This record gives sequence, structure tokens and C-alpha cells, in this order.
Amino acid sequence: MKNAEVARILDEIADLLDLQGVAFKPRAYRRAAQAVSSSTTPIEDLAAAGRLETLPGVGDAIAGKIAEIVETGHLTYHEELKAALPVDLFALTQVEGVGPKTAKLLYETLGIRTLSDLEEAARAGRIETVKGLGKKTQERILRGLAETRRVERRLLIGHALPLAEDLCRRLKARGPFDRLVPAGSLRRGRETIGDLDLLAISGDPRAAADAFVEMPDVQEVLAHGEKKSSVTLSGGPQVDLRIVAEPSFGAALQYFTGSKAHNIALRKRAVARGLKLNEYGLFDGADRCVAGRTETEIYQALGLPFIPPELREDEGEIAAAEKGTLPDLLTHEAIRGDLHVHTDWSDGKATLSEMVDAARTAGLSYIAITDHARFAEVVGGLRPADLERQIEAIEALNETLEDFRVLTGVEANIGPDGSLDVADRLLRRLDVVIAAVHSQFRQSREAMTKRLVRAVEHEAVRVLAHPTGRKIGERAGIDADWHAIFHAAAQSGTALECNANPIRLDLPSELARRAIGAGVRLTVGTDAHHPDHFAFLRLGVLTLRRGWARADDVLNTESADRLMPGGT
DNA sequence: GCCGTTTTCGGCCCGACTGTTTTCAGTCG
Repeated sequence: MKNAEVARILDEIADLLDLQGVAFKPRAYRRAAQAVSSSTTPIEDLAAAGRLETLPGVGDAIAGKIAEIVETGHLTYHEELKAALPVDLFALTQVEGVGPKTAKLLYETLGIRTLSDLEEAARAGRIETVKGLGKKTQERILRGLAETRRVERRLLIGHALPLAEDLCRRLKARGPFDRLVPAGSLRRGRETIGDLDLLAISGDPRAAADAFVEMPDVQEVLAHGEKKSSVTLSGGPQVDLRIVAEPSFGAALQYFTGSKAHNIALRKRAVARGLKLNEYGLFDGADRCVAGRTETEIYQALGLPFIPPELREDEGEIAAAEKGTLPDLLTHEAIRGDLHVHTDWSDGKATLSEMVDAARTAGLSYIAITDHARFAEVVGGLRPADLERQIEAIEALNETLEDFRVLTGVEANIGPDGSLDVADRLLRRLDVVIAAVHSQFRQSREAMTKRLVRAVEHEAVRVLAHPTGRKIGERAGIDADWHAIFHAAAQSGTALECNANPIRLDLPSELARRAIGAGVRLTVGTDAHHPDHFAFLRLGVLTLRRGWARADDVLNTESADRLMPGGT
């Protein structure tokens, strides 16, 4: 039973309760669903540990229901509710324009229960015959059905970020935009992005909105107003553009950055102070605007310091802000070196000196070359003699470099028993040994924990790379007792990597936060196989910021000299 | 059903756009 499936059931309960006209409960179930789906801890683990109620919005009653789902695979309460409306509400409401009310109406008038019922009815022209619906609704449903099939997955932030930046550049060239910035989950640095949210100030909102919906790569215009427009891009995501007046820009940026949970918490805080917060500003009882131009102004008016977007998930940041204990977050500029770099000596696509040039251009002052070792399943890994030759090549290269240092290293493979595929004799000669799992991901939790603890405790291992082995949207991470691994890493002084490759972002931010809490140091590593890959650094930084990391928590914010005790 | 600067009861975020409506409901974010 995955988190997403539990969340789906809770969401459906919310919809069903909504339809019965039950007040407030639907919100409670939605909030719980949100917490379950955004938690990176498997829901079974939380259930087994009796820690379900640590999720925000999960109390006694919902915890009991989640436990029932985890144990039995279904929920009696859910099935009882469904008996009144036996339709696949979750699937139907995924269709743009169809909410719970419309789904209920369609069931009662046309007997529609499933997506295929819906499609058949829409194609046959039966939907426009329903009182309250019409031809446009029917067309919208048909388009929505096609779209629902197309957009199954969210965009990786590594793809969404350049896309949004390119979009902003092109829009500014086409229309009257005074300011134009991304907001939403992209600005919060989430690992995947659903829609792109853009926020603008314009002296001519109508012309700006026109320029937006008339872009050549727009596939469909979903909404087109002076304040809000939405389009889908061909082959791309939905993009929402909001246009606000300059005095409201901070309020709008705060609002459209989210998260929803953070905003709700903030609005409650405003209400508690006799204020009202919306996307136009913070207003007092007489409806006078007391803040709105900048985000900082709004947080201050609510008695808080500015909260960085990456922390705005309603996971303790408001309480920390209030107490003045928000972390001074890691910045991209603080990263001085990259401890995970490949070359064409193994499976990289560029030479040693090409990678060095690219790293310098990216503003780094050192890198560690960590090609794969001979492990058979890693393509083109180095044999011991190759590694010795590479060490010599790096030493020779360092002689020619000023203000830059290349560290010797290797990415050793961790075998199923926790042993490494490089001899200790060789490991001792290297500046930076990183170790990682590359196969046998499906070991039992006990075996996997033992395996990683052994690797972390190896005296030569400096960094555990891509610790969970997950690939976003492709492969779930390993099952392991992270508490035990963090403890071992803190004891041995081994750092855990946050791999910055867009499909990895591993450690995930939630585990990074736990690791920091356990006293573990982290690194950001690009795992670069190409000169362009140093651009991934900012993704790793975003992920660690979401994990509440400060510069001091991150090993490669230090100079190469400090990194190498006794080194030059 | 959850939760606490409103604290164990009594509150619970707010606005834009669309379509099908003669004044607003539904959906979305």
C-alpha cells in the first residue's frame, strides 16, 4: 500500500462527504490526504511505528482509518460512503472541469460511473442534454479526457526550471511585462512540478494576457482574463499567469508561491490578529491595506521574519520563524567544490581537463574525480592499474592549475554484503572515496541496513552517494532503517550525499532534514558525466534548502584544504 | 475531523473565471 493510494482514498472520502453536505470534515480529510501523499516516509512505516498522528492534520480518527487501510487494503467507512454514490469519483474528478458535484449529477442523470462511461456519453452528445450543463461543458470534458491521459506525470524540477526561465524570457520580449517571475511549487524547489505558475506586473494587463495566450507553443487556452489566464503548452505543462498591480506584488507572490498548507496557516494567523490576508494584501478590520508590496512586509506585519520559499510547507517553519530559529539556509554561492564527478576514464562523456574547465566556469574551486571502479555492472569501470594511472594524471594536472584543485577519488560500488569493489590499499591513496549502491536494490530492510552501515563505517569512505537509490517517477528507493544509518554516519563522520541529478535528488529533502537532525554532515554532488551537468548544482542546493540545511551542514562549502586534513 | 496567541470547545482561507444562469453554482488554485 503506497502513500499515494492511501491519499487517494482519503481524498475520495472528502469528495463524498462534500456531496452529502457535511461541513468541515471534507477539509480535514483533504488535509490528511495531502500530508500522506507529501510524506516521503512510507505510510506502512509510520503505521507500524504508531507515528501516523505526527502527520499534520492526522488525528485519532483518521489515524485509525489509515491503519485499517494499511492492514486490510481497504476501508469500511469508505465503502459505506461509496454505496451512496458508487462511482469512480477519484478518476472522474481528475478530468479538468469535473468536480464532485458534476460527477454526482452525471451519475444521477446518465448513470455515469467510470471514465469510459463519461467518454461514451460525451461523444454521444448526451452530456449537453443534462439540465445545468451544456455544449461547452461537454466539449470541455472531451478535451479534459484527452488531457488526463496525456499528463500522467509531473515535470522534474530539473526540466521545469529551465522551461519556466525560457518562458519568462520569451514573454518579456512579446508583451508589456514590468516584472515576470515564477511562483508556485517551482519557487519552493519541489522535486516535481505540476503546473507552472507565473506572476506578473504589467501597465497593460489586457495586452500582457493576450501576449501570453497567443504564444506559438500554446496548445489550448483554458482561461483568459485580465487578472488570470491559463494555457497548456503543446507537449508541455499547464501554465497559469497572474497579473497584479505593483502594490499587491508581494502579497500575490506570497499567495501563489504556497504551499496551500502554509498559506492557510498564515491566513489563520492573520485572522487571529483581526487581519485578512489575500493575494492583494494584508488588510485590517476597516479594510485598509497594511502590507502587500513585498513578501517581507507581509511576514513582518504578521510578527514573523521572512520565511524562505523552500520552507513553506507548514512543517514547523512558522513556529521556527516565531521563535527566531529559522535556519540560515545553504546558498548556491556557498558551494565551493563538487565531490562527485565522472570523466571519460569511466562512463563520463568528457576528458579530465574538459571537466575541470567546466567546473571553473561554474564557479567552483575544486572537484573530486570519482570514476567508477571495476565493478562489472557499472559500464567501463576502472581497474586498479587504471586508477593508479589516473592518480598520476591528476597529480600532473594539478601542477599546471592555479586557484583550482583536482582531488583524486573513486566511486566504489557497495556489494550486497556491504563490501567495496576497490582494495583498501588503493582506497587509502585517494583524497575522496565515495561509495554507492548500484544493484540489488530490493534487499530486505535488515540486510540493506546492515549493508549501508558497514559501508558507512568503512574508514576510507568519506561520502555515501545517492543514498536511497531512487529515481523519481521510475524507481522507489531502497528500504532501510535510516535512523540506524544516520547514527552510524554521525559516529564515523561519513557524509551523506544529496545527489543533484534531476532524476535523483537523493537524499530527498525530508531525509536530509532528519539526517541533519541526527548530526550527519551532507554534501551536494552533481554526479556530472558531462560538462553541462555542473548546472545541476542548484537543484541539489534547492533540495537541501528544503531539508533545512545550513552551509555548515554541508561538507563541500569548505575549502579543499580544510576538506583534506593535513593536506596542502 | 482537527486543533490551540480562539487552547479541550468552537471555530475552521479566499478570490478568479466559466458556463448556464436571469442572480449564481461549480471548479480551480
